Amino acid sequence: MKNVHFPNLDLNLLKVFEALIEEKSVTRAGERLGLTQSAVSHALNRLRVTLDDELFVRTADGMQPTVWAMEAGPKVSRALGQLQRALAPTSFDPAQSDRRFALGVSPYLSAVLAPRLVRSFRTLAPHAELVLRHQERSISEALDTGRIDIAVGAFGRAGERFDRCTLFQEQLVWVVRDRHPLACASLTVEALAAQPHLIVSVTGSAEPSEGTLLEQGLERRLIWDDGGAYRTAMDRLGRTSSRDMTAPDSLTALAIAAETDIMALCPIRMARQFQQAFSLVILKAPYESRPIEVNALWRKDNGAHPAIAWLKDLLIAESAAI
Amino acid sequence: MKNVHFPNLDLNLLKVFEALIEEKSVTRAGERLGLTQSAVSHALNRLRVTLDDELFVRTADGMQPTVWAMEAGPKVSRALGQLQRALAPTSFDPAQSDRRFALGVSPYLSAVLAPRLVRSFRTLAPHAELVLRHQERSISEALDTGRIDIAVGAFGRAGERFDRCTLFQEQLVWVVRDRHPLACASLTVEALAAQPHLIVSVTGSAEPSEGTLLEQGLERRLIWDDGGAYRTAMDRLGRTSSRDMTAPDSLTALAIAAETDIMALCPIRMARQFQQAFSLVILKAPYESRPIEVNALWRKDNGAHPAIAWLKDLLIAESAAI
DNA sequence: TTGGGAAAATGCACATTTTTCATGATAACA
DNA sequence: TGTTATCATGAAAAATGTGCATTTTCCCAA
Repeated sequence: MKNVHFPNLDLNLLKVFEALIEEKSVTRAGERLGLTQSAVSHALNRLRVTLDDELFVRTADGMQPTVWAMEAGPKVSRALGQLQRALAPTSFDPAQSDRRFALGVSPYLSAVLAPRLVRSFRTLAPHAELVLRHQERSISEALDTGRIDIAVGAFGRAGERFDRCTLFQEQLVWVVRDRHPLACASLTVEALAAQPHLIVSVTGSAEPSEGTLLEQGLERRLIWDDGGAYRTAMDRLGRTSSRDMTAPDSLTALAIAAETDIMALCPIRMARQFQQAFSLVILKAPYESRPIEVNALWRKDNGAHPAIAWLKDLLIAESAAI
Repeated sequence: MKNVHFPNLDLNLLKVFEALIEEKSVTRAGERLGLTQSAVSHALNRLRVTLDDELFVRTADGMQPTVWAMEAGPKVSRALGQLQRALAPTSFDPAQSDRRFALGVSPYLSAVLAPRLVRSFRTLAPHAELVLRHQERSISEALDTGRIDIAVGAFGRAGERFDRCTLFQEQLVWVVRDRHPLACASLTVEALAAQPHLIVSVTGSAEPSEGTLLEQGLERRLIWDDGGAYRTAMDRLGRTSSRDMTAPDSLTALAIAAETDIMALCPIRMARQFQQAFSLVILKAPYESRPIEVNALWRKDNGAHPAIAWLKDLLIAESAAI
């Protein structure tokens, strides 16, 4: 019994062991397990060899366990139970759970969505923890490694192993400070083209490189995937560069717009959120801008997990109210 | 993953699971386990089916565990470790152990042996418990069921499944009170035959029925197995009954001898122990009395158990000093 | 001591499961 | 778009578990 690295040790063998301890009879243990006396005897023999102990000896009344077996019995039962529980279907009760949930969101989304979300979350799952993460270098990796459970944003196509659902639609609007020359009139494409533009981009590049969008954070995609409307409009007017500066996030963009005559392109809910604080004017885009679709994204294989499913549903519910 | 009553769930499968969690690679897990990549893949597949979860998905860097797998991982490891420990070779440290040891002894032996034994026991194993039991209806059953770990006494032949060792030799002597007519002279067979005798017998019967001696306690055997010397001596003088009364244990016998002119047959160490207290005189038997052999008896299959072995060795050591 | 009976062990054939080998599929990356 | 590394898959082979029939063992009673 020196180094039982229990190779070849079947769980079934241990169940036989358990049954034997309780029944004190090879035959009855067999009946209980739905096996032949022979099968149990063979099994017992295998146990004896691997554990290097007689385990049970024949006596007047039944197979009496060895001291070793008697001592190991309860321990084995306990370990088996623990294993059972470890492998049991995960049940999830938000009210009880102390799980840590991690959500990947852009600063824009944490501003727009987080307040409502956090309130519900804390009410429904008071002992659980909600972590919001920005700026993951790679969303897919963050999801893969479990650093985040769900990513929220406007994603391009993601790998096959991800699943998604739509949370809400988001319109891109132009924002100017209230003293801005264009603040009063409604916006025309020409007027827009004549002004300096501020675009939000995490990387600083304005080139949307398809296929790796997912890797580069959420902001960028948000800005650019208005169906190409902005770019098309600018192209048509012969504007060489489509923007004059970039900001790393929408909040910064709004703050800059508040202090300069630069126009910022920004999700409408974000603009509304800070309109008052920054004294901003919201201008509808003078071109056909397709609304952005904000998605929740998660690993397909985790979708069935009750905790993840719950969080996803919470996201959907809260997004509906935004 | 509804009702994983884990049938057909091999421990090896769980080891594969563990390895996968740590290696995040089917190939490397295989190497670690000494299996083919293919074997591990098949195993993983089996796991997936039985646990009804993807468990691991291919990603850029390795097989990333599912949330479920990630949560189950540590639990499974812990349970596996517990199992490992439950099945690990029993190590026994008397200084640490809080085990309960049970010894089957006769009243005589507990008077003679227990004092020394208990002292050593408490010194060496201060947290362990020593239980001394008398009067087991069946020694073999007590050993079989683990009610006692070791029986001490003078046993006839015991079942094949028992092992034994000699602890010490014991002479039977006659005891009389100091006012007794025979107190001063040395004993002759004739003088002995003329006096009333007191014999110790648990059952009250003086017939030693071979083969079931073990079942009937220890005292009886102690008395009668002086090689038949007493009986032979009496027979030779034509004494019809070999004794005039019986007592259930040696201590009672000595107490009676102290108050009457009845002579008691008793192990010499017992006699010495109470000689002073009861004002007794010890008389050597006037016939060739073979010394009784006091044995320790235990279940053969428990002999290897370190705790039992320790207790046995302790018994031997203490007996040597008696 | 002997024999009867109950229960466990054993040998062997068969069924099932696991592993391997060879190959096919897939995803990441240049 | 091919290349590479890695995982999945299918079929055959190896190992392992099970059941049947039989033997052995042990208890118990005469």
